[in-house]
Amino acid sequence: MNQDLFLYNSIGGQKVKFEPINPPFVGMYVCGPTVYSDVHLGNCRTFLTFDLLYRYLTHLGYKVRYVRNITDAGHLENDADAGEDKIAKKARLEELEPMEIVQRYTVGFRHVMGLFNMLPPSIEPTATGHIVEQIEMVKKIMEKGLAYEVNGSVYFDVIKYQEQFKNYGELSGRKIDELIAGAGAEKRTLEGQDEKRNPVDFAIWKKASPYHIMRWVSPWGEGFPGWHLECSAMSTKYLGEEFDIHGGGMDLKFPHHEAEIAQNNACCNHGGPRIWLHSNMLTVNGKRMGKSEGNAFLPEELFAGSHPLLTKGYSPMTVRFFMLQAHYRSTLDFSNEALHAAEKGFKRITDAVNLLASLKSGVASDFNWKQWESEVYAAMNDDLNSPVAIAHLFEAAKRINSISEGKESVSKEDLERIQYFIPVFLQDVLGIRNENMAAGNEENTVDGLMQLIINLRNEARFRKDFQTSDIIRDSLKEVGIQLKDGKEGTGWEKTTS
RNA sequence: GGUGCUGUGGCCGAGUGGCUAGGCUCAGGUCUGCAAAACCUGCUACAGCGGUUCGAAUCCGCUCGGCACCUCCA
Repeated sequence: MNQDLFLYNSIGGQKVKFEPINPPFVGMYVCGPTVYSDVHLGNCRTFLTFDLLYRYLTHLGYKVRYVRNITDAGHLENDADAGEDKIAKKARLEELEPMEIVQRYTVGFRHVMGLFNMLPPSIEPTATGHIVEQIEMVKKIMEKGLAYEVNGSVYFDVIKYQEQFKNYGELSGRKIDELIAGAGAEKRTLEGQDEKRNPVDFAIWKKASPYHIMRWVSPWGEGFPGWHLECSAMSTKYLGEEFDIHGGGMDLKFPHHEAEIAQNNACCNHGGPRIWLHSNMLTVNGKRMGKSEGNAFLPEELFAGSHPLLTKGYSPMTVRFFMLQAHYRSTLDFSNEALHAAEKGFKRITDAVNLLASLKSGVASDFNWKQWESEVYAAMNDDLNSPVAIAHLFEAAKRINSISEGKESVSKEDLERIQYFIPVFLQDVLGIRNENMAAGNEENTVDGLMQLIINLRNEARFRKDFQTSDIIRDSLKEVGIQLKDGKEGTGWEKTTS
């Protein structure tokens, strides 16, 4: 924790020093998935951003309570007849219980998170599990006179809120007047629009139409919670009225997060988090990857290489590494070439790390490893600049290779330090797992077999029977094993493609 | 139309006033029976035009692109 971490706060638009409200405890809330369809890679990028932050904070010694919700009471479909709930709609189409839909995609979501080596949050609350809390919040907001009921629905009174708090639009840089002016023309007519006192008002409780499957009893009749309410209710419940960090995708800034702030203020006189973090979009050919764009990659398609835009598959850790090579606030463009470059680079680093254990120390270091380490931290402390941190890892890889070849020397002290630090940083902070680690016993068997084959080939080479040695080498290559002849003998590895 | 972000070498992608990341690709080399791998070396870019400055990719202005949000979306 002796590191000064700076994070870019979306409110205020500048990097601020991170100082928890109650150190060493940190409360972090992240908007999770809506479980009515498969997570795609764009979603994964956002969760990766906050996985990195969670890991880094933990690494620094903070005790983090990481809350990431599961939205299982789907948001309203904007174009559905009469505003249907997404999950309910999907359930109706597939003739399933809504909770079957929710279960299927929740399981899928967690599976994918696991493949990417994302740590599970401390709490993963569901919207449907917190209807009571949401109803309570609606009540409180109504008591403050900042919401009104019409025909069994409750709307948040944005105009009235603004008179009191004067901060609506602060996060997203929006002005209410403009929102009102823009809300009329060329907008789709949302269901219930005519019930609102003002077009900028939003529902915090919605009356369920007769065919709406997901519904709960409330003081205003049977209905379901509004689009933005769950995050306000659950963050308040688990992290308090004021907490440290709230994260989510850039696309949620408005209206979702703006509404969240307003609800929190209206209910509890506090806007919730101190710092808002927003991660940028993953793009494909410059266009945002999204469900509605039809260009979303499923993680499985990526791993298998079955997507039309891909020439081959890439492993989860390659993809993770690829994503970490871009800063979280920049858009990241997804392409074969970029992935391929990341795969090569990733291998370069892991190869060097695998050499660490076998390095021999010398009298003194030819390189300032202490400073190097502090530069890695400096990068991370600068708003989680993982690309720069990784650039430093490449520098380290270069040095490690030199040391390994005897061209450079490292002191005992430095060597012990990096033998500890580099794997820890890679695994604990960046969350990069060694994919080549097969199951223990099998690994030994394979190693033994490989050693046998290598010895046979080297005997052939010694006899200058290159025909035989090349057959061995080429046949191995066909089954995905690459031999590596070096000064100190022959090694091998599985090829990536 | 409004708001915001952005335009970096063949590709990806850092960098915010001078010390000008990093990876991939490509070329040359070392090593090797030959390859592969590894290593070394090389490739010096910041959309255009103008301005500020001793000095700008970095600040300002204009022009031209691109993107995002304004509507469910991470």
